[in-house]
Amino acid sequence: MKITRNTVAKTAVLEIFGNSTTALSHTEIQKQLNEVCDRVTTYRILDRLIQDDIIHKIVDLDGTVKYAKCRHEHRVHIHNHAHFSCENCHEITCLENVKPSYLIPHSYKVKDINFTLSGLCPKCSS
Amino acid sequence: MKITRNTVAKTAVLEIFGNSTTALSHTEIQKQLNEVCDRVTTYRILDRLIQDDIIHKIVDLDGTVKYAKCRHEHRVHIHNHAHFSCENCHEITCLENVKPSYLIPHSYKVKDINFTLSGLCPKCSS
DNA sequence: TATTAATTGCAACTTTGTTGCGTTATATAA
DNA sequence: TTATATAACGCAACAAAGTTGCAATTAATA
Ligand SMILES: [Zn+2]
Ligand SMILES: [Zn+2]
Ligand SMILES: [Zn+2]
Ligand SMILES: [Zn+2]
Repeated sequence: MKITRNTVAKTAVLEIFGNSTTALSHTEIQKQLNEVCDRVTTYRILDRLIQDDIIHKIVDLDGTVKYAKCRHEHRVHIHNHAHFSCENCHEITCLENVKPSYLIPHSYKVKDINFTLSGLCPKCSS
Repeated sequence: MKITRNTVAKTAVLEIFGNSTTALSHTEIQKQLNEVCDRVTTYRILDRLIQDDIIHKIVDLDGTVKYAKCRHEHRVHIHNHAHFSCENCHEITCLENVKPSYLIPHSYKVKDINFTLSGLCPKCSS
């Protein structure tokens, strides 16, 4: 594996994630970066952060791609957690503790699950 | 609502869905159509078929958009069913009978669920 | 401070999907 | 069968999202 370096742009991206409680799209990040770097660079930084397990990629119900910080609680990286997509504010939040149970024919070999709930988030339903 | 007409292109698209057991992307459908109509027309036909509840749209884990026939079994249209995405052959199949159960904080108002399992399909795991 | 490779900017390109508009074809009624 | 209204179509143009190649820059470390 390549050694990843700490650059001005990468630090700026990490700070943006640090200030956000919801998932962010490339476009949203790019706007917040405010000319710090080229959009291609932002794509590459996001790729590196995913490889380093610092963020994860989420595909929203409408196909929109977003990114969110990974939480490595209890020294265990929780993969495959559920997400909530608000139909009103369009924010995506990680639901680290929601784990669906299900039954599927044995002929399918399940390796990964993707569970996204949609509706109104706490902020929008009150 | 508008009245939808039966056209040559629409009939061709329906036949393609009739011959497929898995979900199809716009590009795959367009190839199979073999010059029957313009790609814009195919997009519009797919939109109409969705509005008429004849097909449904599926967003794969990687963001790829596909379409699959709706099965109206028992006179009831099963919405929100699960899907299986094969990491090997990249086929998406509807899992009409897989229904996840889960627990989520009451502060979220869930209206819709999206459940996609991935791994190896029966064909690819044998 | 010098070196090496990771990172960046920029231009160009691809893929996917949308929109406007003049033309064509379908369904229905005379 | 023919006339008519409008759904559907083709085409060109556009937009958003993401990728690639390459030369220039910069971070890490020796
Ligand atoms: Zn909301
Ligand atoms: Zn998450
Ligand atoms: Zn398969
Ligand atoms: Zn389905």
